[in-house]
Amino acid sequence: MPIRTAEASPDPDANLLLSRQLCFALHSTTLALGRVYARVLAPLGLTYTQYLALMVLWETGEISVKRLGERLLLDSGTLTPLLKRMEAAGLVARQRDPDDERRVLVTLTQAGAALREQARDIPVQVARICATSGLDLEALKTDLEALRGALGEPGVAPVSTGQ
Amino acid sequence: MPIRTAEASPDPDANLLLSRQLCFALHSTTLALGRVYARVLAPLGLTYTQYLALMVLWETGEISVKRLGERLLLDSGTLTPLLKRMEAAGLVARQRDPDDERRVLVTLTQAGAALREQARDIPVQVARICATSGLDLEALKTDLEALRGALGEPGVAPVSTGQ
DNA sequence: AACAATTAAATTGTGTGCAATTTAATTTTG
DNA sequence: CAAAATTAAATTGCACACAATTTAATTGTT
Repeated sequence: MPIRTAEASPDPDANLLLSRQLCFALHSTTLALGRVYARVLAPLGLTYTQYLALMVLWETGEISVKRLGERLLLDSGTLTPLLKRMEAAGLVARQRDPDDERRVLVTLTQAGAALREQARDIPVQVARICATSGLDLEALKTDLEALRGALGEPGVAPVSTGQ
Repeated sequence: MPIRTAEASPDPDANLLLSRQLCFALHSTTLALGRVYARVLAPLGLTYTQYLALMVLWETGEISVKRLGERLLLDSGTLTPLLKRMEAAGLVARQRDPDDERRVLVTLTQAGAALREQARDIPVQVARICATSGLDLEALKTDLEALRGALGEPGVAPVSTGQ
């Protein structure tokens, strides 16, 4: 049963052309979007990942490092230093959960909560730039989420194809 | 003129929900694909970015750091240490261009060229996993390239909206 | 020819991202 | 209840990614 996809071709060498790689389109587009966010977030003193973490905190108030990682699909090796920097910047507080001393609860400070006002129009700013592509961005988001599901979560192999 | 996109909503707070962000779908999908590549490339001793660089070299033979950066949309701050690691691993050679001593030319070693054989089925392996999403991957790639175009290249502001 | 401007890499410093390991707390089991 | 297993963070070590700066070579301009 032949495989027909974006990355399969009768010519075996053609599969290794950079221009044929979905992975490169995805990778380079993410880097390009990261640069756009870096510009937009610079006035707020935030990095892109810090902004993602703040979005979760604005939504939930208090959250453990573990659950934050589940939301952002990141592990403690990434989050611990990130949160320490945000704590040093006065945006969040970190404290052990009295009910379970293994957990660390992250909460917003006044300054962290206040940043929400300044961030309110960032999605629109970025959406305006993305909109110049003329794409259906909602559909693109849905497709990316479907692909992400096929690729599997952190630490989990996506599919056992048997071979 | 109202803006109608994936990230605009009548409720200003809804725009800041993580689940509504195209950026997060893109970011997290890229990380997920990176983890898949890390598994597939581990037997070859390659990282994902090293694999991208090798694809360009397999295609072009010899290339300057500058042109490699144009192909991969990366700058020398990323490429110089990457290429040094690849040189230390015996995959590439780096030498000043005699015609223009500013340039550094990167070429494949025997070992680097030979890796192409082992890499030949990687696109198919990855495509097989991506195909379980049921998406039209070719169309997705085209859409991502269009979005990347709207976002602009490294060092270049994407659009001047005037305001 | 001399000097300014430009170009190509390299360097510096910061911030992710992740595998692997470690530490401490909690839960499960024998 | 005590030992084993599990869980949550933190830590360690490595590899990007990028802005900003520096260095050296080339091009251009008068």
